[in-house]
Amino acid sequence: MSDTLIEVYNRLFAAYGPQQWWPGDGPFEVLVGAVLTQNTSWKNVEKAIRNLKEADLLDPHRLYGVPVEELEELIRPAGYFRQKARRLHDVLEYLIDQHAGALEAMFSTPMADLRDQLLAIRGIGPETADSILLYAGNLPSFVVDTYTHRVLARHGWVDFQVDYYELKDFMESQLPQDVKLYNEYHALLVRVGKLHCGKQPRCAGCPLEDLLPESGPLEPLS
DNA sequence: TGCCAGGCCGGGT
DNA sequence: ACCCGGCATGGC
Repeated sequence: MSDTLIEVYNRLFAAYGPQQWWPGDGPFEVLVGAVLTQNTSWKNVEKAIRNLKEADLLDPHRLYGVPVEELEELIRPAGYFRQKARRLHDVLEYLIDQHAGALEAMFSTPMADLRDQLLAIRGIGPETADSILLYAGNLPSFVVDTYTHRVLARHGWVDFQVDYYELKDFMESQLPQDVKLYNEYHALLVRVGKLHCGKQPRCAGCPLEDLLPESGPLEPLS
């Protein structure tokens, strides 16, 4: 038997329901969170965001006005705080210089162009760029992360060696281009990716098998 | 207690 | 084109 990615999605959604991503208030907070959560648990990011919110700094111009050393202290709980302070500052500089600090203007850029512009910023890699496009901009760019890779490879749907773009293309080529679907699917993969097995490539007797049966290559849609 | 978390960069092969 | 060490705090 062979499952389509849609069928897998439907089963995951039926089992776990909507995941309410991105947890955060508005696109700017999502943008900041996307940088802060790099290789970091969301729990830690929440504290950093709370600090920024309490200081009333969740605004592009105000945050850009904060000296980097001060920014470092505010986001310290999110880890890698020196790197991330610089990265945030670079993103803000781009946002302000290129789009007058207006996210609305930024997201009116054609998606492929915007993605390239984001990737040109130091500290924004493919996953962060896609997270910003999808979860802050509501643009249809599928987000791949370590869990996406882990779950799909573990169940034999893709090679363990696939790179980011192969995985992204794999998902996008078999799914309708739908923001809501991309949003929930990524969040569901993160949800189930956390459940079992840790970092092991395979998990004998994984209780997820009912939801994610090993099925070989997926049937392409239509 | 040690391992891991919603990556990315820069330098080395 | 890969491969690797570095980056850092907090939760389980």
